[in-house]
This record gives sequence, structure tokens and C-alpha cells, in this order.
Amino acid sequence: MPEGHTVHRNARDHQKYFKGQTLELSSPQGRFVGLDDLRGASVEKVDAYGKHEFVRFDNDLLIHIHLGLFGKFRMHGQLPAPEPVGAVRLRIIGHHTAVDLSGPTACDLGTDELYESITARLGPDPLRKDADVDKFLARIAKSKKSIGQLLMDQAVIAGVGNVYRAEALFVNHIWPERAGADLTADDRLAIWTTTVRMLEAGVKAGKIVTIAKNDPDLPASARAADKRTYVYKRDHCLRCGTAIRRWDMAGRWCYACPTCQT
DNA sequence: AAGAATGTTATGTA
DNA sequence: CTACATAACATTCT
Repeated sequence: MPEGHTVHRNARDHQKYFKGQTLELSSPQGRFVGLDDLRGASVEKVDAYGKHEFVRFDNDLLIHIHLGLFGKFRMHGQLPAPEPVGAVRLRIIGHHTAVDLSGPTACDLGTDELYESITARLGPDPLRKDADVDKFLARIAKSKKSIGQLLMDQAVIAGVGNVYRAEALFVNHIWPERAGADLTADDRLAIWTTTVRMLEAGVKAGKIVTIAKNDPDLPASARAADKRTYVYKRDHCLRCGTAIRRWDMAGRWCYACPTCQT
């Protein structure tokens, strides 16, 4: 489910709901240990780095969450919150709002040390103000790995996943198998700029939106409201109609248009 | 109702 | 040491 835009949006919402509040935390499945240490502590700040979310408390503890492939938050705008549905790993109840978390690959308690160790191995995050673009550009410029694999490597760029990979390479006419080092400097910068644009649009809309409004290259017949992506999970290219090629790249499906991405 | 899915890490093999 | 493949794990939705 989540790429960087989902995580950043969740973090923003959670900060809005819970900042300054003392929370009631529970683990309906009993799998999250250590919650007692947060009793009485209030939320200082919630932020996101790549696909990781951190909920900081005023006693120097924090909750670290990674949604993985299936992880999901379910929001309850009314209290009391209804009975948990499914395998709820963590329930957060604030003053006016509650949130249930299910399916995360990570949900643990830590300190700043944990935050540092995680963020230290992440590449720049296109959604963060402090992102170091040059680090991304330099890293891919000297890599003979394919740009498709590089974009999925969180140490290279944090927050991009399978959908944005496909879409960002599509709009820049780049074949995913091309090595990072073989791209032009313009290509590399354009890829970064595109991820910033797409991820920001995703945060804003609350869903993935990669198709530019009034895309001049998009045939009128392809302009349906339900069309979200150019190539990802498509049979035919939204722009030119060519059959989309799909193949396994390091265990994930890679999508590209053989006509548009030469 | 089987299967696919917007992910990462640890381990094995060349 | 690098690179790639495989397994493991998380759960929901169609």
C-alpha cells in the first residue's frame, strides 16, 4: 500500500490529531511490548523520513513504524472508537480521534539512537526540506546498477516505491534497465525533480496522482477520471497505446512502455 | 476465494 | 567483497 506520500501524509495527520496530547495506547493483539513506558507521556512531534514514521514523546521515547507492503492505518473520527477490525497491532486513542494500525513490518519503541540508526542508512527523501539532491545525483552517476533498481533502493533515494519508479521513468522517457552511470546529467536531475513533483502531488491528493493535468501528449480518449498511472499495472500505454512490457526486476514487477521509453 | 499487492531484511550461492 | 536469488514476515482486498 504505502510509498513515501502515504507515510508523510499519515505523519502529518497524526501530528494534527495527537500533538501535545497524552495518549491511550493499546495492543489488541498483544504484540507490541513496552507501551507502559509511554503512559503519561505526551506527543511532541510526528514526522516521516522516507517510508518510516516516528512518533516522538516528551520523555525521549519514540514509536517507530514502517508499514511495509500491507501496513495500514485506519482512522476513527468519533470516540469511543469501534471494536478493532482485523489484526490491529496498535491502537492510539487521543482526545478526539483514534487510529488503528495493522500489518506493519515494524512497530517498535526506541530512542533517538534508533532514529539516527535508521535515518543514517536512508538516502535523501524528496518530500523533506533537508533532502540532499546532490547526494542522490552523485550516487546514481557512479553506479552501473540499473536506474530501476536504484530508485527502489532506500539508501539511494528514500520514499520511492514500485509505482513512482515506473511513472517517474516513464515521463522522462527512460528505460528502467539503463545504468545510472549511463544517464545524462539532465536525466538524473529530471528524475529527482519528477519524484518531488509526484510525491508532493500524492501527499496533497491522498493518493497516487502521476498524470499531469492537461497533459498535451495524452489523447482525449485516455483522459478518464479513473486513470491514475501511465504505465504502472497497465496493459497498454496511456499515451501511445503500445503494449506495456512487464518483467521481474529484483523480485518486483517493472513496467515500461517500449515506445515512449527508448 | 485464491492470489496479488504502493516492502525490507537475512541468508545462501556464484 | 559484490550481486543476485530466495525465503521470510507482515494482512487486506478483490
